[in-house]
Amino acid sequence: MPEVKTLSDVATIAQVSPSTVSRILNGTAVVAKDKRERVLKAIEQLNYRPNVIAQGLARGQSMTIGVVTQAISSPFYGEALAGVEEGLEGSGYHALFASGHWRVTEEREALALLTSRRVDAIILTGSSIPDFELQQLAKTVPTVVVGRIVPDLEDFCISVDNIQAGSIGLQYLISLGHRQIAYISGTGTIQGDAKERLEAYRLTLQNAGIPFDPNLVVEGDYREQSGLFGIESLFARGAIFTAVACANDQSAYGARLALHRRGIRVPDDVSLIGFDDLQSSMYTTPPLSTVRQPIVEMGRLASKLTLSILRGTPIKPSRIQAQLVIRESTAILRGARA
Amino acid sequence: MPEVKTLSDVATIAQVSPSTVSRILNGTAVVAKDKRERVLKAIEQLNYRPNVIAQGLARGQSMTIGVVTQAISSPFYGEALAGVEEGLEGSGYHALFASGHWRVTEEREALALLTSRRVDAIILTGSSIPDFELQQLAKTVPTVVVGRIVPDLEDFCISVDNIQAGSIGLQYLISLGHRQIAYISGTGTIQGDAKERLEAYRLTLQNAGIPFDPNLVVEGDYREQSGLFGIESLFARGAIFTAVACANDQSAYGARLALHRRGIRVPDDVSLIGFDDLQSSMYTTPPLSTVRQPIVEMGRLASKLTLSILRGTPIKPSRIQAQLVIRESTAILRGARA
DNA sequence: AAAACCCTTGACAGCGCTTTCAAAACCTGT
DNA sequence: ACAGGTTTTGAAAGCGCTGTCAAGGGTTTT
Repeated sequence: MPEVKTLSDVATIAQVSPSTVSRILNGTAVVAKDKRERVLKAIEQLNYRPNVIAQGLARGQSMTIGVVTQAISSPFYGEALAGVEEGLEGSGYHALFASGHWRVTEEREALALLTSRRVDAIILTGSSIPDFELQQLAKTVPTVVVGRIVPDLEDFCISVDNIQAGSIGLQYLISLGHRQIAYISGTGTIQGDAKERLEAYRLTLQNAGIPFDPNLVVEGDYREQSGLFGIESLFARGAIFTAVACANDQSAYGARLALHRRGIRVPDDVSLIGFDDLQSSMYTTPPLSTVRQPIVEMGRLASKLTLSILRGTPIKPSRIQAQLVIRESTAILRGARA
Repeated sequence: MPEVKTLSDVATIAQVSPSTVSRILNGTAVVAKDKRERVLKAIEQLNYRPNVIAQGLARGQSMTIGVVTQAISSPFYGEALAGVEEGLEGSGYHALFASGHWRVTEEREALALLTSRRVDAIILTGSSIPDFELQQLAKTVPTVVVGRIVPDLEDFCISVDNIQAGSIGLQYLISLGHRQIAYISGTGTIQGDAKERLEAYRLTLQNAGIPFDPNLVVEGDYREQSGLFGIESLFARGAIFTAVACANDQSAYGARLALHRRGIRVPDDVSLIGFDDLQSSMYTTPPLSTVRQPIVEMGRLASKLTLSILRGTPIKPSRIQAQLVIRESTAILRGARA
């Protein structure tokens, strides 16, 4: 393995002091033309690249942003991370990812990892760490949280209004004539977005004068399988519905399969609506109607916010707007069915 | 923002020298019990965590593995990365991701970024950088390549045999009685896996005594949309087929939708087979038959290989086996159709 | 009780870079 | 040609940690 070159190697070859090389590298000061050229040549010749680690130590900043995610293979988080990455582009900062896998302890470990690497800021996505800890964290390092509103940290949170967003889909279903609408929720219906979206379901029904029937809601965990099981258990308990709303697209995929298995046509027999609008939702059969959350943009925005904080001129994040995306999994109520 | 504590803060409080603290942290030497306790207490009290960056500088290793991927939001790469992450778990090493977006120049930049951060090793997934450059790279830093075999670097490559794997799916289709089998390829049919899989298609047909019909193959780019367009252009050119094989699952999703749009039933009218076995392929309607590439495991294996190289005792990677996964998108040929 | 060891501990240099400070070099103008 | 001012440059300290080296203390041995 060829040796890695250092700044002083360059200095030696170019016959200048290390300081001068550093100045040229960073444009920190004007340097005589001849030396500048000698240095540039030496850099070229040695194929020298500054050691970012060492720079970090010297400057007291690592030029890296820690990003805690839940699972990088999940389509949802994948899109968010892609957005984050995009937003960081060209800034000199880079993202270091750490996954929490929906477990608070793992998430804490992820945080520990990131702080021990002295990241300059932290972006959390899908975090389930208690508000209090996040507030503490924010006192130590600039923190931005995506997909959740943390009290006292509102200006550093990027999220849709789950209540409002959640009701969009329901309202649409109702406007199509549906009255018996099942709901497959997300995990942890005690707090967080799963709870809020469930709340939205309840509220919207109520506003439309439709009585809330607990028999029509089943708890899922945001994954395909839980959508499938959800439909199964709905049938097992003899529920009757003409439409089903899911807490996210992935569980809608599962639900769609369960329906298919039973020979129930979507949308002819039952309408199906998701939440998120994953990239792949455009290509399911039928393409999924859903409530769009601009995930990639939210990630990008998180980066921009973070950078602006680092720069000392924090922008104020505007509340994200969710949007109804009508595709082919929803239809006007045709007539009652079991 | 509260100050971040350093090792010498701990030393001061515990009334020992910094060296001693370091020794305790790393278990480098035996330390008297009383001092050890004082130090541990001080660490606790200050909530001190060693600065991994500084450790890296001092030790000459960064404890990070650079991973170049193409797009972190792609389900395929997402799974691979999750595998890599998993394989690194508990090793003290962490992954730093950089995306190439299928563009060689961007990939080079990603590599530059990783080397300037002095990663201890590099794992490349879906790389399209020329063999030669990779061979050079490998001389500078331990390198592992996933999904491709680089000459002279065979022991550091993790990949399925695309020819063999590709033919598995075709053979199955043929065994079901299909003779008119369309193929939607991947990008870059000149070199790499797309070429090999196409080759597999050709070869398998030939071995079965079925003449190769160029009219039945269309070039895609591994994405959903290209699967959809693929089917469209097949019809546009009046191709007649009873089955379609795709270069990967994602394009199969698109193909499936195109078929659906035309009212063609899968698998009743046309059989469809993918390649990869993405997590979501189990939940499409109908669940997709495909050739399974154990993506997550390949990522994990890449990590293990890398760690073993770093440890100085490289394991020899065994060739990965692909496997036919029969689900519900394929069926026995029912009778000819257009 | 002195010699010979062994173990624990602290001082210090160094990892590759930045940044301050002061000396050196170069310009002016007179 | 020289004082005064302005730039350019190098020396040196320091970022937070590791690891070598030798000093200091304690034991054991004779």
